[in-house]
Amino acid sequence: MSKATIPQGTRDFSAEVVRKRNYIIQTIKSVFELYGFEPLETPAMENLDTLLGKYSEEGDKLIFKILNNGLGDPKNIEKSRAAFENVLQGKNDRQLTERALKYDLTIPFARYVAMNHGQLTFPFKRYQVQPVWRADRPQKGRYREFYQCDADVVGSTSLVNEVEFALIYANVFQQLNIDVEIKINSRKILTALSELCHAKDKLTGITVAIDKLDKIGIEKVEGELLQRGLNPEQINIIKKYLGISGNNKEKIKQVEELLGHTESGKKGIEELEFMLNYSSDSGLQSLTIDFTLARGLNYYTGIIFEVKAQHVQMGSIGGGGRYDDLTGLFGVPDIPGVGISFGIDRIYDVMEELSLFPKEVHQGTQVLFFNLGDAESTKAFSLMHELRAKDISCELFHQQSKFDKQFKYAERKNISFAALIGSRELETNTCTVKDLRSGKQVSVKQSDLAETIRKMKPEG
RNA sequence: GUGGCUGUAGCUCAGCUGGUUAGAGCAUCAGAUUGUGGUUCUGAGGGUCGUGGGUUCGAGUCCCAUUAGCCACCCCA
Repeated sequence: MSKATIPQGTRDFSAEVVRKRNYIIQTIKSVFELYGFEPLETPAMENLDTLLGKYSEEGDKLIFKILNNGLGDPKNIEKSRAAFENVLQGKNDRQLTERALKYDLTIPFARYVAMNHGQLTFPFKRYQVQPVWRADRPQKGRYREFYQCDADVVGSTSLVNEVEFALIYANVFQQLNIDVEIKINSRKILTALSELCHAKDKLTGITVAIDKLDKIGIEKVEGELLQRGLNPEQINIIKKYLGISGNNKEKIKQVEELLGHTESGKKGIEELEFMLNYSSDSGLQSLTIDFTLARGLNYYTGIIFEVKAQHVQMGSIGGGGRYDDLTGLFGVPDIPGVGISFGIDRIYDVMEELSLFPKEVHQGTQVLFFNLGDAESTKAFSLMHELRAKDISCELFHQQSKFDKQFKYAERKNISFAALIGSRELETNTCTVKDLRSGKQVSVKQSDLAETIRKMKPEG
């Protein structure tokens, strides 16, 4: 009856897309493992209380809430009605909803750490790749269901962790063949800036405005700062700060002059210098200090990261930073941490745009056996058994058809080889193997089939 | 949550200031071709023009409502 549809902002992923996405995800996961991180998965849904109030007022509105069951049960109906009245007034009511789809991976992780801090070995290093849901209105590159890909270390204040994350970024993007710039800054520098302006209370506002710089330009940032209650004198200081340029060394020198005399300024500079020293010792070249980097989220307290792809017009494809207190909201204080995130959808788009996916990524079945009759298929069946035992994926065309059809099927499934066993081959115990990309074909003994295919296999 | 744009064949889209039977390319199917695909040629099928209402002698075309998608803002990945 009704037309088949999927919910707004969600997507089906076809075979080719899944394979390409898996290629990205596998690369990232293997690098995480290489650096000693362990996987964690948490449920699709959390208790609503776990999520509410953890983001922002806006964030709360964007949480997908799950309706309780049994609301229409006669013995509940009065309560349900009362609860609904509450909801209409913008409140939440446990009677109506007490569970919600997770909104990000960080808060569920914090909940997990708070629940299990007695059992965990600290520093605890975990990575997590799972879908999250937001009731946002979808638009370009923005979905209601999307994957986040996070790694965090909690229970350690050592800056070595930050260096490791920079190395992880470099390692992953090098493997994916994406040219990137890894930008760093310290929130302590931004704190120092707000102190210098005598506007410590406006730190968040300053951060949010600066964060928009590369998107809206300096004039509009000024406008926003003005709107957020800063006077021209203060804005001047900020403009001076944003004007800092040169290479890493020159930038540090300039920022030192501007706010090296403040306590947090000094600390921030130390953090950045530590990272530069350590990472150059590890052979990492692409780290760039960017004082205009701010990051929207205001729980960051130390080093912050952002990764930008070169040669394409695209927002950041990764970001993260240090936070002081992950689990305090769940009653377990003093667990600091640092984490990063990969934007899988954007990485996918970048790789698609620059044609960076290896050709062999989209390959399922390697060999298609043509169906040329019953006796022929029976032979094909026993050969398939042998190939599969040797880890060569293969399938038999489902019915006897014209060559045309069978070839087209193979072509569409991106199958590399056609194996033909017809009456001639049956008599001579041979098999005709055709490489569908080059068009070359050979006749081989059936017993040599697996070996032949392995040799003809172009890559890997 | 606020604003803008768009809904015509499976897909991408034409369709003029309203006018007879709504088109093209690609895809599909059949044939040229009963052991050789990706090229070519011939033919065929496929549409209550998103849905509901209105204006009109007449609506794919104009108006209103509704719904879905896209894009932008807010915010964010």
